[in-house]
Order: sequence, then structure tokens, then C-alpha cells
Amino acid sequence: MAEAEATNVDLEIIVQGVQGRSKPELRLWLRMLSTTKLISQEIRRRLRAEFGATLPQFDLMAQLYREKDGLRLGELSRRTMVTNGNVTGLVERLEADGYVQRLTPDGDRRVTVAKLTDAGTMLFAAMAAAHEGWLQDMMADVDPRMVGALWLEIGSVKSSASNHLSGAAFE
Amino acid sequence: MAEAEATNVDLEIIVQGVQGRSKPELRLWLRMLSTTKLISQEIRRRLRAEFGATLPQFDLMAQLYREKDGLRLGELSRRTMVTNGNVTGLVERLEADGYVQRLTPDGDRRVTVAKLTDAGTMLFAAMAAAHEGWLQDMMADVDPRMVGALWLEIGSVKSSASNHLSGAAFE
DNA sequence: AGCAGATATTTGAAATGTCAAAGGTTCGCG
DNA sequence: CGCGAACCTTTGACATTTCAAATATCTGCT
Repeated sequence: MAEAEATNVDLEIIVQGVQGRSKPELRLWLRMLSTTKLISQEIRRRLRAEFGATLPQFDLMAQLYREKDGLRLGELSRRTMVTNGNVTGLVERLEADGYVQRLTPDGDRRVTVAKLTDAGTMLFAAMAAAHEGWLQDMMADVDPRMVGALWLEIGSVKSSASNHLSGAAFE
Repeated sequence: MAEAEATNVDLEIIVQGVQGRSKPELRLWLRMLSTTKLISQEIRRRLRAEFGATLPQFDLMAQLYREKDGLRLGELSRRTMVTNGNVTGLVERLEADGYVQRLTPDGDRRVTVAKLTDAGTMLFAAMAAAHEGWLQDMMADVDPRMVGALWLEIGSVKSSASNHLSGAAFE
């Protein structure tokens, strides 16, 4: 016995010790972080097991899927929130596997555009359908009204954070 | 002006295209993910800039900080939600920097216990204080009541996800 | 005692991640 | 025209990440 519940000690047992009590913002952050990690890891496991793909590859393909004409690497980088250098390698591997194609537009030779191949499009469609199902499954016990409410509330967190980034000086 | 808003195209422009509409669970997930990434990256930047530390190092030290007697690596792995192999390297580097100390208890020579050094304790205390401030700052625009509500609601998401993991078969 | 199986950590290969510096290309302006 | 600034991508050095296989050690059972 005693082996199934131990998994949930988590990050939430963090920091707060500095002087004993922990501020609500910190508590919320730790819970957001651990929840996101938990779900991400499950998705990663399933993508690997069922499709032999990684989560970053899935994310990248998701962006390309909606843009039939492909995207510049810099644009891909912004949308996936991944650094430029990283995108280079990601696309390289996906190209080697035949899911993505790289091309340089006539106008500007600095630019590289990445595009899904037919194989990539088909693979992604299958993964996306499964992915959506996994999420509904994992959130099955959450009140549907709460799902909508959470979406709004987290939006408020996101925009607050956006407005307080170090580089967000404005002008 | 007009340069501060382009950053927000995000992951939320993902998947949902498979057949047009997107399920609320998926929408919520994408927002959770992008929000968490946004905040994590900001924290990572600041930890690096102000303390020369990485986020995983911070997480690991946070766990050790609350356990004056140190933790076994396996326990550290569970609490930080990081794989065993990963903990090895993290502790190695922190030990090289003099913030963590590794020792083997008398009873069981399979075990390695990691413990903060005095330097590690002082460094972490400083980082934790700053970290808490950053979070309050980033969530400054969020209604305090919402912070509490979110904590509860995300708890419900977390426990639903926990109950639907592939490995969570039970018995 | 002695060995099979359980535990705990390390190692190794491959992918991802950041940042900073280096490469090309294009643009604007004198 | 011609050159420096701006833009886009790649490269290189490291840190983190996962998984699976290898090591070590301990435990229980005969």
C-alpha cells in the first residue's frame, strides 16, 4: 500500500518558507505551474507513445497547419514562444522527417519560410484530433461552467503579466 | 508606439482549425499554457539577470530550503517534477558552484542526500524574496478575490487531470 | 549464506531551451 | 553608387529535458 498518493507533494511546497506565510499570488503561481507541468507531461507521453512526436514539434506544426502558405521562421518563433535558434533545429528535424519543407521566397533572400508537407498535414490532423480528446478527458471532472470562467480569469492574469514584463517599458 | 502588442499572437492560435470550432477545454488549456510560459520566461530572465541562476536551480533549491536536513535525490525528483537523471546533473552543477552539498547517509549506501550549504541558503533566501515580489508585480492588475478563486478552480483542474493520467490505473 | 527482486542513482543518446555572436541580405540616405 | 544600420537566420556554448539502460546496493526468502 501507500504508493499511489505520494505523487502530489509538488512544487507547491516551495518558497513560502522565507518567513512562513505565503502570498496568494505566489500560491496561485505555484499551482498554475504544477498543473501545467502535470498536463504537459501527460500530453508529451501520449504524443510520443502514439505518434512518435514531441510536444514542441506538435506546437510548431500546429502553427503551420493554420497557414497553408507557411510562416517565416521568425514568425514561427514568436508564435511558439520559442527562440530563433531553437526554431532552426526544430524545423531541421521536421524537414528531415519529411513533415516540413523549407523554402526561400523570391523577394527576400534573408527569409526562410517553413511549410507543412502533405505528410505533415495528415500527421498533424491526426495528432490534433487525439490531442483535443486527451484534454477533454483530463478535464472531464471540471464543471463546464468553470472551464469558461477559468478561461476568462486566466486571461486577466495573462494580460496583467504582459503589462509588467521587464522589456515592456512602452513609449 | 505600436510595437508592444505584437507579442501576443501566441499558442492560442493553435489546433482548433482541425474543423473550425475549438472545444472549451482546448481553449482553456492553450491559454493556461501560454500564460504559464509567459510568466516562466520572465522569471527565468530575471533570475539570470539578477542572480545568475536558472529556474530549475531555483526550484531545486526551494525544495532543499525547507528541509534543513536535505533530501534524497529521488525525493527531490518527485517534488520538482523532474526526472531522476535530470536531478543528477542539476545537483552536480549546484555542488560545483558551492550551493549544494552531497552526502551519503550511514544506513544506506544507495542513497545520496542533497543539502543546501550556507552559501546556498543565503542565495536562495535572496532569490525567494525577489521572486515573490516579481509575482506580486506581475499579478498586480488581477483582482485579489480572483486570485483566491483561481487557486481553487485550478485545483479542480489539477485533480481532474491527476485522475485521468495514463499511468493512474489504480487497483 | 546466497540469490532474485526491489530500490536508488548515474550514464548516455537525442531533443529542446536560452543567449550571444556571427553570417548574409536588404534598405535608406548621403 | 556605396556604406552603415537594420533585419533574418544560423551557429556555438551550455543547461535542461526525457527515456532507457547500466550500476550499485539492499532486502527478503529459502
